[in-house]
Amino acid sequence: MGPKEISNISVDCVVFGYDIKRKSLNILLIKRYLESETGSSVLVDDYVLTGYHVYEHETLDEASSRVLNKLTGLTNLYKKQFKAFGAPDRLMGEADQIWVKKKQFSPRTFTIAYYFLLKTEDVTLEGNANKAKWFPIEELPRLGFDHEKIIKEAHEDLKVKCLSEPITFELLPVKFTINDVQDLYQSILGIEIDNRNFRRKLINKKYIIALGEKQTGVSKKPAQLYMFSKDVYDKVFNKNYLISI
Amino acid sequence: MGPKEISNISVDCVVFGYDIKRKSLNILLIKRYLESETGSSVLVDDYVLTGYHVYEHETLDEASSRVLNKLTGLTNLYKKQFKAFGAPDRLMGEADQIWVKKKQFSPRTFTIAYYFLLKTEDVTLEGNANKAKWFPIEELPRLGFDHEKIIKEAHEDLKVKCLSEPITFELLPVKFTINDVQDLYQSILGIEIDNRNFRRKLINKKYIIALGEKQTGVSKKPAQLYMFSKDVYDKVFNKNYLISI
DNA sequence: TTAATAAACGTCATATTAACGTTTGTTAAG
DNA sequence: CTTAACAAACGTTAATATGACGTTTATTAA
Repeated sequence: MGPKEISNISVDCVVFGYDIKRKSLNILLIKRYLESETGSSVLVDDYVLTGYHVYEHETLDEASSRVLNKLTGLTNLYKKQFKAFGAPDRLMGEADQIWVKKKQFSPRTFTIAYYFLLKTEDVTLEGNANKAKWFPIEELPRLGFDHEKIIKEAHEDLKVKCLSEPITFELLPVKFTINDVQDLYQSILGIEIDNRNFRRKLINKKYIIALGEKQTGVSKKPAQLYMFSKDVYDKVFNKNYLISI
Repeated sequence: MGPKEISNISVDCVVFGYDIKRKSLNILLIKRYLESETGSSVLVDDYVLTGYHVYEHETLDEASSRVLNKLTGLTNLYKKQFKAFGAPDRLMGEADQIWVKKKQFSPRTFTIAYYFLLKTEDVTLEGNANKAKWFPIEELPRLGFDHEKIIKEAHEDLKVKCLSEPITFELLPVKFTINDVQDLYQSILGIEIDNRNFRRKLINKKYIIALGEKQTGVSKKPAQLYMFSKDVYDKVFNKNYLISI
C-alpha cells in the first residue's frame, strides 16, 4: 500500500515540449477511453493532462514533480505552478461523470496546475502504459474535464513569461542557432518576427554565447551555434525595473 | 446553518491598500489572540491574512470575493489568484497548532491565495469585529501560519505585474497627479525613480488624460490632475510582443 | 517682498526599434 | 565546373525611447 492520498486535491501538469525539427510547440496528453459493459458503445474517448492526487506528506511541488517523473522519467525540469482550478462543475461533463464514478474521484476535486518545459526528443513515449501522445498546441484533441481551459491558461502564462525571462532555453538543446530561438518564439507567441532585428537583438546579449562551431548535416549554409549562459545572465543581467505600461 | 464548508481548502486574501497621503503601500491584517485557560499567559498573539474555507457550491473566485467583502464591505475590486500553498507543515508553527486545535481546522489545509488592490481610504476599519489593521508592507508584524511567505510572494507578483499592466490605477483615486503615480511605483517597487523622466513617459501615454483641473488645498504650486482611461488603453494600447529578456 | 518648495518644462548624448536592403557561404542541379 | 536556390548573416536609416541631468514657474508662508 502506497502513501495516503488526499482525495479532493490533485496536481495537473501541462507539459510543453518543443519539437525543434518540426518547429512545433506541443502538449503531452494521456488517452481516456472507456466502453460500455457490452462493448456496444464508447462512453469516454478523449485526452487529459497527466495528474494525480497529492499525497499526505508531500508538498505541491513534490507532487507535481512526482507526476511528471512517472510519465516521462525526467527530473529537474523547469516548472511553474501557475493556477488552481476548483469550479464546482469542473468534473461534471458527460464523459467526465462516467469517468469520475469509475475512478471513484471526489466529485469536487481541486487541482493545482503546473507547467513544465522540455524538449520532445528527451521523452520516450514508446510502450508507455498511459498511451501518452504529443499534440501541437494549435491542434489539440477533444479534452476531458476542464483541461482545455487549463492548457489555454498555461499557454497565456508562458507567452507572458517568455518575454521577460530566459525560460525559452529550457525548450531548446544546449547548442542552438539564432533561427532556432526565433522559430521557438514564433511557435509560442503565434506571430512572425523580423529575422534581422531578432538576430541583432539576441546576438547583442552577453549571455548568448557564440560557440566556435557550425551546424552539421544541413543542406544549406550552416548556421553558427550559440549557447545560453545562466551564469552570465544572473550576473550581468540588468534587473532594471522597466515600466512598460 | 450556513453553506457547507470544504474542510481542507481555504482562500486567503492579501489586501494591498495604498495610502496616498502617507505614500505607503499597506497590507490589511487580522489579529489572532488567545490566552491560556487561567489567563496567566498569552498563547497566540500575532496577525494573519483574512481567509476562510471554500463553500461546497462556490468557485474559488467567489470564495475570495466573499471573504474580502465580509471584511471590507467592498465588491468589484481588482483581484488576482496568484498561488496555492499547501506545504504539510504550513499550519505547524507553535502558536498555529494551538490555534488550529481551538478552531478545529484540518491540520493539512490547502489555501488558494489572492491579492486585491484598493485605496485604504475606501475601507472603514472602525468597530470591525476582526480587529483588522493596516500595516506598511515594509513594517509587517509577527505573522501566523505561512502568511509572511504568502505576502512576500504576492508582493513579488505585484511588482512584476505593475510593470506591464496598468493595475496601479486601482490603487489611486480617479483623479491623481503624475507625482502620485510616481510615489505609488516607488512604494511598490522600493526604488527611486527620476521624476523628470517618469513624468515625460507618463504624459506621453494617450490613456493618461489631463483634466482641466488642479489640486486644491495644497500649500505649494498645485499640480495638474489626470485620469486613466481604460477605454483608450484597451483600444490604443499597442499589444506589442516586446521581447525583453 | 522674498524665501522655500514642489510642479513642470527643457536639453543632449546614447540606445533601441521597426522596417527594410544586401552580401555570403553552402549544397544540389545542370 | 558553373550556376541556381536559399538560408545565414551583415548593413542602413529614420524615428523613437532612455538616462542623466539643468532650468523655469507657480504657489504659500514667513
